[in-house]
Amino acid sequence: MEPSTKHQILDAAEELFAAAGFAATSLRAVTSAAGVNLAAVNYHFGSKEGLIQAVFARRLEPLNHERLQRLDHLLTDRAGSTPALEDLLRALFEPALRMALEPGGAHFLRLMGRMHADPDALATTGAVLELFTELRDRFLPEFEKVLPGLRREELLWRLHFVFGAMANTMTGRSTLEWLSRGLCRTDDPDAVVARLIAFAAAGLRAPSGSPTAEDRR
Amino acid sequence: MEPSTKHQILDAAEELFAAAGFAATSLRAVTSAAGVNLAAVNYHFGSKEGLIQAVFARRLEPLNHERLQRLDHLLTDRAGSTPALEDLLRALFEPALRMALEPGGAHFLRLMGRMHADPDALATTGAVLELFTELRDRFLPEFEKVLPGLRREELLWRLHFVFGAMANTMTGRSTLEWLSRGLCRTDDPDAVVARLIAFAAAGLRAPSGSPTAEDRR
DNA sequence: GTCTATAGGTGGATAGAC
DNA sequence: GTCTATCCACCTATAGAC
Repeated sequence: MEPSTKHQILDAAEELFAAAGFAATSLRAVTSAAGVNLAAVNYHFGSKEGLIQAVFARRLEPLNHERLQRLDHLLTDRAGSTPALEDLLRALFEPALRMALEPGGAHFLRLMGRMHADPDALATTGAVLELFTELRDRFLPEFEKVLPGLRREELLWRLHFVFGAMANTMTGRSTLEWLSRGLCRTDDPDAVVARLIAFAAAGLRAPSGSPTAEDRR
Repeated sequence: MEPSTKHQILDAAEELFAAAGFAATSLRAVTSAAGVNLAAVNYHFGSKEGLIQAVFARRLEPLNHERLQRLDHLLTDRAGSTPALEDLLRALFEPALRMALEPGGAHFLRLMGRMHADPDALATTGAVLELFTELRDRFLPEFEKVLPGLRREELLWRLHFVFGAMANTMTGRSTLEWLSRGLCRTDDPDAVVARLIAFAAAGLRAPSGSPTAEDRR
């Protein structure tokens, strides 16, 4: 990896965008934090917009590649039998939450959460969604196989809930600390993954008949 | 309700903040959309910061009040027996998602999602969290009662996941439409509440012993 | 490739007339 | 309470020397 100007700009931008958002982060703040000249951003990335997209692409490409690779392993290793729901979820969550351990990864996770919940960021970075297309098209059929009793529409809604839970886990440290009055620690990614998988798997497996359960006491 | 300048500024600000975020929305855009003078913002709210807090307070105060009122009804109406988990969730979700039907409510829901996922918005509007304190302190013991098998820490994590799912439901329309390629419709709040309750209840009830389930195929 | 300097525009906030 | 006019800080982007 080149320890170049380009690289340093990406690192600084990642951190500042995660902390304050795109609109509130000036290129001056980025170049100043990176220790490079203001004009370097426009030279290397064309515009602020180009920088934003580069920040996402740098992490998302290898991340989603790893997720797909894990799916491949699940499908080939245990030839014949379908992977368990928990395995599919782990293939999605673990690479993302492990990223918290990489240098700068924690910042990027917050940025991902911001992207998830911020419709405008999605518009701003429109091209970012394309980085998830293959992921959706490869994982969705596997979820359908492992949850055969679920109507397609219901499954999609629940996956949407699951991604919300994941996104909140990435961004919402401060919220959880407030909610739990400091009880919950967020520094062990493996523990978080385990909790998240247990929760998501149970939610996805919920009986789908009559969601308005009057019974159950 | 006063159809005053103040009121019109709040309406316009709510919509624009929800659409583009706080930093990206100028006071000029707000006053122009509201059809009032630029200086009116500083006169009525002191600053942009003051306006942001007023936007949140206007909706959150009655919203959380209604949630608490529903909790009261649950606790008194069926005297003696604990309310079901589904009832607690409904008391939290329904007032929020019903808001989508009020004029301007849909915008505010997006704003809530933004606040949830944006740590900086939380800092910016710090006082907003206080509007949730009573909610937390009243609901948490009831969740503990209805889920006695769950360790306190585990419960808090799972509630955090649940709030993420709810927040994503509020903000993430575009994401769901992309994920489902247009299949999922988001225009029926009651249906959404039903799905969300079924999912969240199942997730909260997940067995808590060994989250790393090797079994289960 | 990296820098300085600056153009050209928009932001929040305010002073002071009405 | 509402308006106009304006201050001044800050922004992105670019031109052009090195």
